[in-house]
Amino acid sequence: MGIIRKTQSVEMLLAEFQSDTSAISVVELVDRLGSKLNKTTIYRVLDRLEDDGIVHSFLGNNGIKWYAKCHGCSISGHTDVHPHFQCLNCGRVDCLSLDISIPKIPNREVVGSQILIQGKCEACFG
Amino acid sequence: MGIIRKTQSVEMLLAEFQSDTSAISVVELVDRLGSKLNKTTIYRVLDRLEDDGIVHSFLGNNGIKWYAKCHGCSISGHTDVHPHFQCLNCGRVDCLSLDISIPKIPNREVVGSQILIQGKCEACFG
DNA sequence: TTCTTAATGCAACTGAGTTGCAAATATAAG
DNA sequence: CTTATATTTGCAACTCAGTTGCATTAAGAA
Repeated sequence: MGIIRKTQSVEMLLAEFQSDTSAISVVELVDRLGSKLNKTTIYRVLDRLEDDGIVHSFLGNNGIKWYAKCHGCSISGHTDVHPHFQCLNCGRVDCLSLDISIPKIPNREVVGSQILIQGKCEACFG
Repeated sequence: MGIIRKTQSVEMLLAEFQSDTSAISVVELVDRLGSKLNKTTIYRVLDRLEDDGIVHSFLGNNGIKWYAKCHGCSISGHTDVHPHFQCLNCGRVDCLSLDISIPKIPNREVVGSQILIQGKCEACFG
């Protein structure tokens, strides 16, 4: 379905992704915007933003949902697929513009993949 | 810490992994054994089995925890790391003995990775 | 067999994510 | 600008995986 109306909720959520280059967990978003926006609204707007190819979601270390801006995706499909990196020290999550190829697997059809790399981020590594 | 005592709960859980070559979700295990074992016990025994390198855990499509037998791991560490495959049709999850190499990433230290490949399994593909 | 400590059951809780419905609001039509 | 309509929001209550504290049970060593 996707975004149909440019509401204040949509603007506020988009603003978060504008100012933040890393991925943001839903928990964090509820924490940041929870006083202004209802939790349910946050979940629903994110759903619509994802349907529209504006953000993409994935699961972090503990199964919590994270969102990050898309680059080059549209309502017709998410073409910007890539691995994500979660820092085990500070928890930060980033998108990696890295191409990890999944080999063909006999007798199975590969449709997609979720790759989460864990370690120390740029800030915690130095 | 790991397993110290060979209790009935441990035996029952091990039996499930003996007869099942694929991975098993905690939800499924609670479903199978919930009438004989308390849910809390199931979670705790699985924790200990994992500490001992007998099973390993990972997250499936929806953030639910899955467990599968280890091959060659011990209490000193999980050496048997590999990608997992979840069938989007039937939900089945398998371990893949496949080596997907994660490249070095500048300014970051890579410690581990979680790779979940999605598609159609052997049974659903044919 | 007894004793100690680990393991279990239970009940209540936590926290992410969802649902149904009434009220609010964006947008198109007049 | 005003009205009509369908989308969006807030709220409250719920679902469900996973956890916690504590009293009870049962391994297994002495």
